[in-house]
Parts: sequence; C-alpha cells; structure tokens
Amino acid sequence: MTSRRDIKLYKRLRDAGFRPTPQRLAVYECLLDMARQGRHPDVEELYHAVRRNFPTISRATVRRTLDLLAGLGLARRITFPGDAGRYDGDAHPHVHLRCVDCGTVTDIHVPELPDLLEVVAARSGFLLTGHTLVFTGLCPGCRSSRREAHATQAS
Amino acid sequence: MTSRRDIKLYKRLRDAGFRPTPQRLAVYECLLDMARQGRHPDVEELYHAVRRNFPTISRATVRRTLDLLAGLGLARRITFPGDAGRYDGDAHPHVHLRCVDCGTVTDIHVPELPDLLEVVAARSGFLLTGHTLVFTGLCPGCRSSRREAHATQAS
DNA sequence: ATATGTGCAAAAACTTTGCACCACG
DNA sequence: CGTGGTGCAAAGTTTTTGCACATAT
Repeated sequence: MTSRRDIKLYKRLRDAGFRPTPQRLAVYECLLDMARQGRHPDVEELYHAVRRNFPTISRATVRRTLDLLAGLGLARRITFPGDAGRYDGDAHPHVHLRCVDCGTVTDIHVPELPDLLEVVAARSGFLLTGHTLVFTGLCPGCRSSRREAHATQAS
Repeated sequence: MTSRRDIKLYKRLRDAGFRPTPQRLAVYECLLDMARQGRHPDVEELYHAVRRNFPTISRATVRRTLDLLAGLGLARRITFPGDAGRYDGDAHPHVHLRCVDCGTVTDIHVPELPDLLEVVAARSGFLLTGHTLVFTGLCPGCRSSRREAHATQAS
C-alpha cells in the first residue's frame, strides 16, 4: 500500500519532528486517493476507508492525523454549515462549491484566487497561512431538475 | 428596544409567511448590534445578550431564529474549523479573516469579490446563493508579538 | 530508556428534535 | 379554532480527552 507518494509525507513528518508511522502514511494515502476522485471525506468515511488496509486503526488516530496533516499544510479542513468537518487532500489554493440541493462538493481552481489572496493580505496586514472558501448554490444538474419540478406543479 | 431597523425584518418576515414575533425581532436587533461592533457571536453569546432584554427566551429559539435569518439572507452563518458555528449580521458579501493566534475574526470588504463570484459562477454553471470565505493567518498584532517571542528564546 | 504515538472508552461540546403550551391571524 | 412559534428537556452527533500499552530513536 505504501507508495512513492508517501515519501513526501515521510520526509515532511521527520523534518517537523513527527514520526512517520504506518497509520499516518495510510491516512494520507487514503486522503489523496479520495481527493483525486474529487471526494471530501469526513472522519467517519476516512476511518472506514483506511480500515480496509489497516484494520486496527482507530477513529481518534484518523482524526489526530488529519489535524496534523492540516497543520503541516498537506491537507485542508473544510467546514460547511450544518455538516460534519470534512478534509481535502488537495492542498493547493482552490474554491469549494457546494450544491444546497444534492449536497455534492465540487473543487474549482480559479486563476484569480492568488490575486485575491494578495489583496486581502495587503489590505489587512495579515500573514496568510490558509483559507476556506466555500460558495453555495445550485449545481447545473439541480438547476434543471428544479425547473422541471416548478413547471410540473405550478401554473 | 424595538427600533426602526426592525421594520425591515418585520416586513421581510411577513412577506415570507413567517410571524414577526418579539423573539425574532430581539434576536435580529442583537445580532445587528454585534455586527456593528465587528463581533461574530455563536448561539451561546447571542443567547445571553438577548436574554438581557428578553429574559425568557430559550437557546433553541435563538438558534432557530438565526437559521431562519440566514435562510432569508439577513444573516450569514460562518463556520471555522475547530469552532462552534458563528453568525454575522452583516449580510453583504465580504471576507472573514481569522487570526490563528488570538482567534479574533475581522471583516474585510474587498472590491474584487464580485468579480470572483462571477468567475466562479461562469466556470461552474452554478446558480450561486451564498458563500463562506474565511482566510486564516496571523493578525498584525500577533505577528509582532511572535517575532518578539522568537527573538527572546531562539538564538 | 524515554519521548511519541496509538487505541479504547469516557466525557464534553454542539446541534437537533419531540412535545405541551401559547398566541397571532 | 387552527396554524405557526416558543420553551424545556431529552436525544443525537461530532469532537476532545485521559490513560494504559506499544513503538521508534
């Protein structure tokens, strides 16, 4: 299970004074897999996913590892109102879009984002270290199904 | 306590088929007061604040009212990783800055935001209805105190 | 050896929900 | 009257914490 990709984490952990335990590598591996599929798991989902390859891991370790990864900048924690905390293995600055109807979360990389970051940093005097940018609305699919619904019941 | 400002809420509620109860007006009033001071209370804080003028109100009503206001677009719910949900009485699109050291949350209105909204909408096909934009980092104050700390302990 | 990390389970924190009573329309 | 709203308390979720055992340096 341990792939080439884990080497990055291995070194990163050592450099930061943490131990590259199998649990941590497994959680990271799993998180990256899900990110590649555009999935943003919560602790429970990740726990079950990791468990398939690492049957003895505990929820607490999954959570602690995720927070550790987030602290190292290797993962990002995103919170949506009315939802458990989720984690994204894609650490590059990007925006999350959440459909209020079907609940799916989509990643979108906008080229204007770095500019916005600079503007915010300049205007605030903050030293920026992270961000959580969530837009909510109706996804294309739910827009059309909602139109149909209206057309059917109303006038 | 009921001020001119509540008239807006009064009509808004009626129009949407909800009753303009004293509790709702009181919560809204209080939320706006805090927003004017740049504060972003959670349910508990708001509960105690409203209680001073409305001693019988319950936490549940505060929460239900806040969610109602958020649904009407009169308030905004913001969630920060590792923190209870907070509410902002300023419903205009703006960005939140949170200091990871002292925890304070600052509002910042950036003129580039509408542009970003448009780009996101265009690129995604979403019908955007809301957003939660949180940047995290070190505020100017904590930047300097951290420098001092380093200067003292390290080399 | 010793500082770190893990797993389990208990505790805490936050949010939602059911229900009896009240009030406006 | 009936629908919608409130207050209280219980139940449900999610997250944090304490502690004994295991592990890597």
